[in-house]
Amino acid sequence: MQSNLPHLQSIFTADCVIFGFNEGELKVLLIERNEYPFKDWWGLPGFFVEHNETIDDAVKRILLEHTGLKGIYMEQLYTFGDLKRHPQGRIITVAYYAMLRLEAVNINPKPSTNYVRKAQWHPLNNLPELAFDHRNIIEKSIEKIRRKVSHSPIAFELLPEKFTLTQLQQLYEAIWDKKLDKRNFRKKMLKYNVLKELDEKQKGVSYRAAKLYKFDKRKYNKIFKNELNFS
Amino acid sequence: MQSNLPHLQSIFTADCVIFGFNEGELKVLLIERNEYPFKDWWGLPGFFVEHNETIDDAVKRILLEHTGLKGIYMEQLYTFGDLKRHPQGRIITVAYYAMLRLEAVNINPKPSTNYVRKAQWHPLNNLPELAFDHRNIIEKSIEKIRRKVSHSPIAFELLPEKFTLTQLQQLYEAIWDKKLDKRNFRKKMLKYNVLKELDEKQKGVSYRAAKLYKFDKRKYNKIFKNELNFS
DNA sequence: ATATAAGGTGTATTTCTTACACTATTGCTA
DNA sequence: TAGCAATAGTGTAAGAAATACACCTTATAT
Repeated sequence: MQSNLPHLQSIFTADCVIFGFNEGELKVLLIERNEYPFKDWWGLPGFFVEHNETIDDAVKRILLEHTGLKGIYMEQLYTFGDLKRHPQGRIITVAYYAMLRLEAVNINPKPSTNYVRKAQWHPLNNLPELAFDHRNIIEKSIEKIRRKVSHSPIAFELLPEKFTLTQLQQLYEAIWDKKLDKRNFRKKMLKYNVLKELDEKQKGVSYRAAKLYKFDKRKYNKIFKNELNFS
Repeated sequence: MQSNLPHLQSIFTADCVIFGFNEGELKVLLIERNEYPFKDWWGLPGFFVEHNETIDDAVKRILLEHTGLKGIYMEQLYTFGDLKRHPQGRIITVAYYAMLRLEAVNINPKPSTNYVRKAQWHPLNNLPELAFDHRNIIEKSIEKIRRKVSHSPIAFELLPEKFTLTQLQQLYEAIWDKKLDKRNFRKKMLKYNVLKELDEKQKGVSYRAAKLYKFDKRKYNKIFKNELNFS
C-alpha cells in the first residue's frame, strides 16, 4: 500500500439516548443547552467526536461531561445524516442508547462543560420540544428497545437490583405500551429460570408487601447461549 | 436561534454490503479497487459522501457508480469508526446492506468510476482478503440478516420471482448455516399463508420437477401489520 | 373491625414445535 | 424399455408453549 496519502479529517457528533424507569414510567435523560445552536432548548447529551478517539469512547466522554454518568454501556443505534438536521451544515450524528437503573445513578446537577446548563430526567410520554432531530432519534430508540426486549433480558437493566414481579410487568407494559395478563406474565418469567426469589419483601407500602426478586445473571449465562424470547 | 454560525464540514464514507443467493450459496458483491489505499485489493463498494447529499442518497449513487446497480433499497447497518480502520486518518464509514435477486440484476462489468476496476459476486464462504475493515463489516451484516430473517420475510428478496420450496429452504439453511427438516419447514411456511402456489413447474431438471411458488406481498401486507416469525 | 389496595395462585383449551420415513415422479442410461 | 438416480411431496403423534380467565390472601390505615 502506498504511504504519504493526504490526511483527511472528519467532523461529526455523537448523541446519547439514556432510558430510565421510575414510578411506572419510562424516562429519558435530557440536557438543557447553553450554546448555539438551540441555546436554551432541551436536547440529548451529545457533542463533536474528537479526531483521536473512537465513536464508542467519544460517546462515553460526552455523557460523562454532560451528566456525570460514568461506566455506562451504550450501544450504537443509528447514524442520522439529513441535510437539514443541523444549522451549521450537514453534520451527521451517530446515536447511541443505554438503559439504566435510574435510582442507582447520580446525575451531576452541574455539568463539567459550559455547553450544558443541566441534565434532567423527562417522562417519555411528556417530552419538551427538542433541539435538532432529537425527537426523531428518541423515537427510533424506543422502537429499537421494543424489538430488543423481545429476545434479550435488557429490561433488567432498567430495574433496581431487587424488584417485584409487578414492577417487572409494569416495565414491559411501559415498553410495549400495552397491558399484560398477570398470571401468564409471572408463569412465563418464572419458567425462564433467570429470576432468583429473595427472602425479602417490599417495604414502605400500605398494602400487602410483594416478594423481591433479583435477576440471576449466572443462571442466565449458563442456560442461554444466545437469545431468550420474552414477548 | 442565532444565525451566522460557522459552517462545518464532514468527511466520511458509505459502504454497501450486497447479498445475493445462487446455486445454494450466499454471495456478496465485491469490487476490485483501482486506487490507493488498498489499490488492487477486493473490497466493498464504497466511497466518500458528498456535502450536499444524504447518506441514503450517497450510498445509492456509490453503488450505481461502482456496479451499475440502480433502484436497490438498502438499509443502514452500522457506523464503523475505529481509529486505525483507514490509513488516511480516522475516517468513519456508514455501512448499508441489501439483499437482491442475483439473477434479476446486471452487474456493470465496466464501472463508471476510475476508482474501481470491476465488480463481481463472491461466495460468502470463500472471500478474498479484503481492504480496510470490510471483512468485519460483512460479518456484522450476516449477523444482522440472521436476526432480521427471523421476523420479517426478507428472504424472498433473495430468490427469483418464482421459486421452489426447496430453494426457499436452502436459502434459510444458508443464512442460518444449519439443516432444517423438510416437512416441518414446508408446513410452517405454508401456514403463514404468504406463498402463492403457481400452475407451473420447474424446468430443465433431470428429476421430478418441483412446483413453483411466488411470494404474495398483498396477502402479507393484509395479514401482518408488523412482524412474522420465521424461525 | 373493617375497608382498601395490591399480592398471589391453577386449569383447561388451543396453538405451535418437533421428530420421524416412505411413496411418487421425472429424466437418463445401459 | 427397465431400472436407476435424484429430488418432490406428504401426515401423525407427542410434547411444549400460549392464552383466557376469577378468586382468595395479606398488610396497612382508619
